[in-house]
Amino acid sequence: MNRPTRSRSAAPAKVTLEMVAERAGVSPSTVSRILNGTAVVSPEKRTAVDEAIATLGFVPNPVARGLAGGRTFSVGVLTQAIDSPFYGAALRGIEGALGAAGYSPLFMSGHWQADEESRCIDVLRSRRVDGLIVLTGRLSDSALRSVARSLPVVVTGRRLKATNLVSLDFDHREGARQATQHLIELGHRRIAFIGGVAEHPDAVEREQGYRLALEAAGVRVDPALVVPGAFTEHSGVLAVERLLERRVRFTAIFAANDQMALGAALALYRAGKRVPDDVSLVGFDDVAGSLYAVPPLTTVHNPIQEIGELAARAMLALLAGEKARVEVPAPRLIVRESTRALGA
Amino acid sequence: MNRPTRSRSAAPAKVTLEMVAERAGVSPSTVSRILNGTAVVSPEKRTAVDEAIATLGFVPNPVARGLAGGRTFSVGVLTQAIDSPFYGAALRGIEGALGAAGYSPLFMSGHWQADEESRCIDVLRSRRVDGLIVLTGRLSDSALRSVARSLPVVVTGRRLKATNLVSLDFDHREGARQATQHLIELGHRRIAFIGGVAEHPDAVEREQGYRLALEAAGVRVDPALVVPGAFTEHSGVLAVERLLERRVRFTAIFAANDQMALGAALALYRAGKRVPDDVSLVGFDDVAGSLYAVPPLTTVHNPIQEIGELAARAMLALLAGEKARVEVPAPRLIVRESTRALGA
DNA sequence: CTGAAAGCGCTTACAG
DNA sequence: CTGAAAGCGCTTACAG
Repeated sequence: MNRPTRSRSAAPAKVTLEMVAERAGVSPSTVSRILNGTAVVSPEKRTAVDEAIATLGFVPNPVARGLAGGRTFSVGVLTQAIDSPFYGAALRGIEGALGAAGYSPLFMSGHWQADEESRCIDVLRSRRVDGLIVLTGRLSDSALRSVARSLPVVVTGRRLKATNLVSLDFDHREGARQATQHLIELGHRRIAFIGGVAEHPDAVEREQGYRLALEAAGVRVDPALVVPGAFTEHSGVLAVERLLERRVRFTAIFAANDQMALGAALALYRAGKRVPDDVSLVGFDDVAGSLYAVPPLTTVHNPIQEIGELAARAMLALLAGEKARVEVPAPRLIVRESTRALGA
Repeated sequence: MNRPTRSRSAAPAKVTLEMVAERAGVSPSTVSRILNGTAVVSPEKRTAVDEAIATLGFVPNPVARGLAGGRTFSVGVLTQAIDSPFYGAALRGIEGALGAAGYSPLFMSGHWQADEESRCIDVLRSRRVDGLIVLTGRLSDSALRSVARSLPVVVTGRRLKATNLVSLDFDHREGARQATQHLIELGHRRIAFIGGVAEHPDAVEREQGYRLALEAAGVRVDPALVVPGAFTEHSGVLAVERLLERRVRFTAIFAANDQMALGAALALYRAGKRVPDDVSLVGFDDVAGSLYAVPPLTTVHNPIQEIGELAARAMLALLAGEKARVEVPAPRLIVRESTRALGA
């Protein structure tokens, strides 16, 4: 063991609740109650305690609070990849909202694997987080419901009803419908679709939106135009290469996310096809890089940072025992420079 | 207070160290010592305890460990922006290395402001983290030294000697020198430089590298070619616009980071200048998006995920009371498609 | 090598 | 409205 030598010269001597109590001439219980707003306290004692806290510079020890009170003022956040341009924005929203309320997020990455996600939840639980925010992921609905039996849960990316659980669902289908319709309105009929990870609910809904828009416009869905992807830039490159190899004719591409759209743009560039002159391109999510792509990418805005904030606020509400009602913003298309009217 | 109703139907009943002790027929002290490897224990007791732990499914409560032992098995990570494409990779490296050792990272974003960074450190400290990893930032060396007097510190982006502190410094100057020299070797002489945040050490070093390479080649540094930036895509756009407005002649641009290079690429595109046909472009960092830019960006690889891992390992070493010796990889240029020989 | 005991810094029934 | 006391689940000197 490395002995904690504690040359307390720099760090402030730890001041405890007991010291505050003594200085204020009250019992520790009273100080605790004032801190937690747990009971009504006479004004005199309250000011005495407030003053003692201020002059002593007392900061409650969350570790002790956690042990004694069963609340750690931390909430677990199960993300899929902490370094994702997409989830990053959500984490930022969560960090801000939670921090403002004195809660700390504990981030873990599940890497899109249900078993890893379960392990993360175990760790988070052993850390005694007060609640759990799950950013999409592959866990089953019932697994989530079961977690919610012992821990408040907020989950994004699905519609799920359960006690002690709030779900925030963004309308991916509608977003994808808008994206596809935009291309149709520009005169495109041969619109390729690059799909996302097959089992992923977002991917499924986005493909539905694509089909919906085509059908509504009376355009037959040509299976040859639908190619699989994996939500990565590289998979976007491969998808376009496949389309090109097969000599499928298309004048536009709708990719199920921006990362794949960016990959598609590169593959088109390599093939000597210009965006939007030869091929119009639409993505989904509106990640930070899309605005600075060459050309700037037309895409569906996914308010992921806001969703992170909403998720955090919903969690705070659950923890306060309030009913959390959340309204997720509707998707909207951002038309930039990667799309153009056919033949224009 | 929201009463913890504890319908423990789903969650496993909490099993404590005491229960393990009882089942194994030893004292809690012994169980604790086995868990921590704190003392030599007879083989029989050890197996008895191991078995009890296994059958009971005991998981030590880190909160209690934190209170009693003064160690929380968590380390604070002061990043500047959790949603940064750049820091994201470092966080991933940290998460992996720490997690493998049973430690949890506590991430906070300082947003490039010394006062916010200080506040983050206060919060992290109040959370009783066992150590602190600081990813660059604006804190003064002495502030960091002072923190290190009471908490092990690992800091990236500077060279700093102090007890209880390890610094990992990447050679930005050399990287920038290589980038600039690459352009020189391609025949470029009129090489613009887009700088980073002025007070930022990385920015300073990268500019030094630029100047060094030019001087070594006997090329005069034309002040008109050096424009300020702020490490954001938008600032890259502005920088090129400024260059263009001033009618400064240049055949290549070296941007102090990839994000600015990407912004520069967009501004050039808007101005009808093609990369690399009309202007060669080099960035710095090799963030994920650079590989999929159109055209793929030539840049200096910054092994930021690896640096995150190294930082975490150094922290683990400090916590174990070992001497941490770390070797940061040298920078290396990645030539892609945004640079071309002058006149070719 | 191993226990009994005290203690980490709070919270919370339990009694006034 | 407010205290005294027990307890949260561990660790760690202190004694064998």
